[in-house]
Amino acid sequence: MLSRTFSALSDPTRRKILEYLKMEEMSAGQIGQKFNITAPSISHHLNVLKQADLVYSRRQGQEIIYSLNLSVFEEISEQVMTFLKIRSKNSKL
Amino acid sequence: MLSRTFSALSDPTRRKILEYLKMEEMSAGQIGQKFNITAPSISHHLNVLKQADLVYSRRQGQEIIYSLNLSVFEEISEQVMTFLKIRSKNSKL
DNA sequence: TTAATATTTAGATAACTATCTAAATATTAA
DNA sequence: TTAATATTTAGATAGTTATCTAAATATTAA
Repeated sequence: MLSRTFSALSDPTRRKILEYLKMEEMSAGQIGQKFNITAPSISHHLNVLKQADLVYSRRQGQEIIYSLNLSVFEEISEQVMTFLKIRSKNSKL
Repeated sequence: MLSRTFSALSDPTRRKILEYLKMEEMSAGQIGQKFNITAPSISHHLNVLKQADLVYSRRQGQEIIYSLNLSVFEEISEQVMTFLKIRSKNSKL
């Protein structure tokens, strides 16, 4: 499960998409305009983020709106942070 | 830079190695004994972790001892956590 | 110096992935 | 119902990666 999360986060395009979605939800097309890659490639990245439970999508007319899957995003963040925590005397984490 | 970190963390074998190294430093051979894969494969994973600055290595006689690169590990953890933080009214992060 | 031990490097292979173009699907507008 | 718009799916390709076996390197012991 963490593998899928880290794997999804390992691509810079996907991290940028998440940064945009942190600010506001956007349609696939709007997201695509921010990048220099084709619509199918964006679609692929959005799918990876969805499989990783990081984003949520809904159809709104012709568009498909993507948004951060807030609850799961937080839950996953917790897991990641827990993993990264070091249980040592010297650590500040 | 974050790409390299997330990429390194996306493999379960590497995450397990890090969990072991959180407890105590270990030689490549000792680490290898914990897994069912060949020494060269372990060596490969250790190299990926090194490239990502997550671990440190030193030779001690015939062995090469691996340990968490604590300072960089913490620094990188901070970056990851910062990335994962959501700046929203609803968020607890 | 030769043999044994520990680890890495080289080279091969199979699986995965980011990207593309072309085609398919879904919705809205004419 | 036909055309236009938005997005995804299919299929291809090039690059990356996790794994293996075999060979090379480094250190210690005999």
